[in-house]
Amino acid sequence: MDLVVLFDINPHSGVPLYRQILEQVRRLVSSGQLQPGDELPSVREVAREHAINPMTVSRAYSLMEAEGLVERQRGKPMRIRAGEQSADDRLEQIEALLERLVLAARQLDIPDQTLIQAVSKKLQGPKT
Amino acid sequence: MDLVVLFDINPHSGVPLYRQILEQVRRLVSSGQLQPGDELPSVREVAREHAINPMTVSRAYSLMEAEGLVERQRGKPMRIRAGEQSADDRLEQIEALLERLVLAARQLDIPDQTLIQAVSKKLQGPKT
Amino acid sequence: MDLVVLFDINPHSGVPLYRQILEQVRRLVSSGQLQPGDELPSVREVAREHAINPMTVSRAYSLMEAEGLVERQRGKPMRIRAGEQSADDRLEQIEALLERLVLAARQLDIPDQTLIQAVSKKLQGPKT
Amino acid sequence: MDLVVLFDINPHSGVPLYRQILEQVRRLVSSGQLQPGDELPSVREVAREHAINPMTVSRAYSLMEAEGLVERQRGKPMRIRAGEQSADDRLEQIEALLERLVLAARQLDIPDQTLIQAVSKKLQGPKT
DNA sequence: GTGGTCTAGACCACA
DNA sequence: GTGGTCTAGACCACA
Repeated sequence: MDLVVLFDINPHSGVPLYRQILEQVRRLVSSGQLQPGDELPSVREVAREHAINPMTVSRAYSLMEAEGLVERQRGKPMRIRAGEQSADDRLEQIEALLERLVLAARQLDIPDQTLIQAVSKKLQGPKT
Repeated sequence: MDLVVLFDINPHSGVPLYRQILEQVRRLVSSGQLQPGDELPSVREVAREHAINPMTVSRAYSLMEAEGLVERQRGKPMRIRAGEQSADDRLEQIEALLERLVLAARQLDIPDQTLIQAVSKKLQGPKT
Repeated sequence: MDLVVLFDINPHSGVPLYRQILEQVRRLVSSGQLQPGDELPSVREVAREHAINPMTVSRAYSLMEAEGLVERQRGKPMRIRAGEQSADDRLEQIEALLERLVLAARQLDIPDQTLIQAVSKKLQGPKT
Repeated sequence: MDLVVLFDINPHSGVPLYRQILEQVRRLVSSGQLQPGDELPSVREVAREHAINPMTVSRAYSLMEAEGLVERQRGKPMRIRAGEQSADDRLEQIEALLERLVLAARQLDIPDQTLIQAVSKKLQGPKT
């Protein structure tokens, strides 16, 4: 089985690393890209892969567990627990980002069409 | 005399308050909505308005001054110094937000059209 | 391991503490006494050493970062980024002090030779 | 009688305006350039001359009075009270500046000879 | 009224 | 251990 690089972690974004991990798992679960029973990569794997401290990954995983998103089994990889969400639930998860984007665009006086084109263009970018 | 509420500050966004202020002034200046010579609301005004600590506002203002964005005159309100930017420069300022939005949308498996519609809808929201 | 006391902080000089720190780092970097990659003492260390508030030190460090003088790595000490300057650049940095000194000497009617001797004498003082 | 422009005020030096005035009078008195009985320019004159707030000048004058440096007479200009000082007393007044200059020079790694030459050169500058 | 400086102290993120 | 963010509150300099 291939090692799927699940996370897109940006240490310079200002968003805490553990939150980046947490939010991405939430989203992958919401969309059904991570299904109940799916295994998460181990703390060490993620830490090595992204050159971050295992403690940081571990913390994200613990919070996911507390949220009921994943379940921990002694000596085994963590598994996804939660089920899928509706389309609306999913849009709600990017609500905050949408708001910030639109606020920024307005303050920059970027025309609506320009912004929409920029989003479209990004969507056609490399599907990493 | 109108009290213009310049800033849209969200204490729950995870973005530090002083950075929200700093980034918004940068954007308003970039777009020419704040012109050289324009006065910024006073530290105390902003603090009162948004129920945050004056020191937090002051910190944002100090960083703006270090950046050369505004100029200070003893005992008087701060004034905008820098001028306008090109359209491209402005789009670059929301690049990071765009990236995060598109990543989130993909991880949520939100169809491109749905995302674009969501952006459009937000743009038609209340022009605060 | 030696504890190098980098800073000479005088709480009675009228110069804000954070500016004293900021200016001293600038000078030590300009002269190459602090090299790129060198670590700065931690905020807490400096604060303890000089019995000042950590926030005050932190403020100086934040401004240095905004200036591109140092770089921050999460959870690690700050490191020097910028490189050395020319001899002329360095003299320029004490220009303001030179002006004030000469103005003061003239207003006190201190003869030129007396002032120069006083400077020489100070230079031979303890090389702290 | 000519209006002697007594003060050299620099609003960008970081030194509070009232302190600049206060210190300069102290020095002019110390050196005997202002003799007991000499009149000081009026608050309004100084304020107009340097485009600063009369309150600021007034404050400096009040502090001088509190110090016994000058005396106020209803409706008349302020007059110098204190007498002359010894050469050593005068050098002591620029002690703090000397210290700051020498500290700065060392941190900039400016050779002693270079600093002394810089001081000499400044001394030969325009005798404003 | 304006902005600036500093402290004390709480709590967060990361190694 | 490292740095960062924020608050509450005191007091200064200037218009």
